[in-house]
Amino acid sequence: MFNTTKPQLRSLETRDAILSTALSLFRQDGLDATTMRDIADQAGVALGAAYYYYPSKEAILQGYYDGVQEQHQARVVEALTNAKGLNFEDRLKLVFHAKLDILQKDRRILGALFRYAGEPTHPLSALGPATRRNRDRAIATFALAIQDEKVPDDIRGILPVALWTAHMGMLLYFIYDESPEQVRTRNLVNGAISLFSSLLFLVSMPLIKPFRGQLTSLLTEAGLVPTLSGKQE
Amino acid sequence: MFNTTKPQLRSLETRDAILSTALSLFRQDGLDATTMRDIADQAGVALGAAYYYYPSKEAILQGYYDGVQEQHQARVVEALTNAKGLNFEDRLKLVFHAKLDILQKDRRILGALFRYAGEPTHPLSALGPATRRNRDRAIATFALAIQDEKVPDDIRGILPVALWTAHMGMLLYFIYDESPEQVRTRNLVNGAISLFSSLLFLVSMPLIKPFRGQLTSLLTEAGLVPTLSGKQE
DNA sequence: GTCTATACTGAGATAGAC
DNA sequence: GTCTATCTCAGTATAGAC
Repeated sequence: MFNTTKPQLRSLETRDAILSTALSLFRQDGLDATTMRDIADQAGVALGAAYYYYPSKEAILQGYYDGVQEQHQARVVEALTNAKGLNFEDRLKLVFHAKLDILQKDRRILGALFRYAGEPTHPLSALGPATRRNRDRAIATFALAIQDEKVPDDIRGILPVALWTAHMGMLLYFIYDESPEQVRTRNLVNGAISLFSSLLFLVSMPLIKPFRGQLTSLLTEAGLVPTLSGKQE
Repeated sequence: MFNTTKPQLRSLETRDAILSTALSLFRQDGLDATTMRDIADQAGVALGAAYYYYPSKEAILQGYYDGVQEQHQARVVEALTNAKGLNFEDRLKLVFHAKLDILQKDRRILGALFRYAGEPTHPLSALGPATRRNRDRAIATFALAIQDEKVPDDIRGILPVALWTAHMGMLLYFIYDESPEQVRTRNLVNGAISLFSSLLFLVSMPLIKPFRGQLTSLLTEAGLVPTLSGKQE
């Protein structure tokens, strides 16, 4: 109980050396081709030291994942406050492109993260309960882009999750995109957001309005969208 | 060139024993918990024999994947010819539910297949070039459901891929769905298809029509949809 | 061509000394 | 906090029986 030891400077350095060495090896050789021994060697520590800081290779990946999330939110907050005058469309583009900017050099690592998407119980499953915190944060980041926009309440409840889902799709496309600097992804994002923005007027039309109830109840019953009073799933 | 040896009966039996043993172990213990040694033991053959037929555990998975595809197509073809009078909505539901029926007991195995989705070069990547054949076949199966429907040509070119994509999303939801017999997935599918069907009239409206060009060119430029003359990607 | 038996390699992870 | 030694086990390689 009296162990108030704060992390030592030395130790933080080691930790960081291991993480950054690992990431640079992942980028260079891929996740699987990089062994914990490689990481330890390159970082100048023994294998045991690497495991002291990161109990597994996946834990290193986890560390990376969290960092990306944090960066994205910070960038979006900053950009949105620095550019108050942006319209809906441009705000959306900003959020999507910010994510791509951060991940531009890490498409291989990103691909490895998708590995756990089909395993609900895995701690790194992008859709599972273990990453709930991170995911909610990401969804909240998308909510930032639309908060000042006047859209009907039922749509407002759906949009952040919908945007997050679209963004996951974008990441998949991005991973497979071999065009120079991944321009194709950039173009797809711009085109999709433009189209989406210009179609958004539809939801307020008398012709469409009746269908909105169906959509929201469908998504709510599926647990895909948060209810006003509680948690989903 | 004169090696016309046809596969021996005995050998086919062994091959099949290994596959079915493997699948039953996968279902029971999960993919990772099942080792090639387990499979060989349970099938009553030596480790080397298992590797003789299936060069890796992934190859077994591949075999399963192909089989599912084949079953789905067969069921859909049969059901559609046996029930000529079905309307658009019911035809769609049939195709989606047929897939779920086949996979009902194999959600864990299915999850494992998603593992390679983020690795474009992997032979089992569901979105990669190596599985192109299988994917095209799956998309063609969806095209069957809409072939007799009168929809505008530009939309007809998009629909099969769009449906296939939606179906991938459904599978993800399915994997995470812990409701009894996965009723939630069934309900979501029904609701989504109903809503979609009743909204389809929109595409022919003068208000919407102008946007169709934008959508098709966006998707075509992204390589997400086949062009009339050649291959995408 | 089909299969057994056995030994080897390499990598993730851990134990315990310092 | 860090290192060395060691464990485990999947996957590979191979030699040879039939």
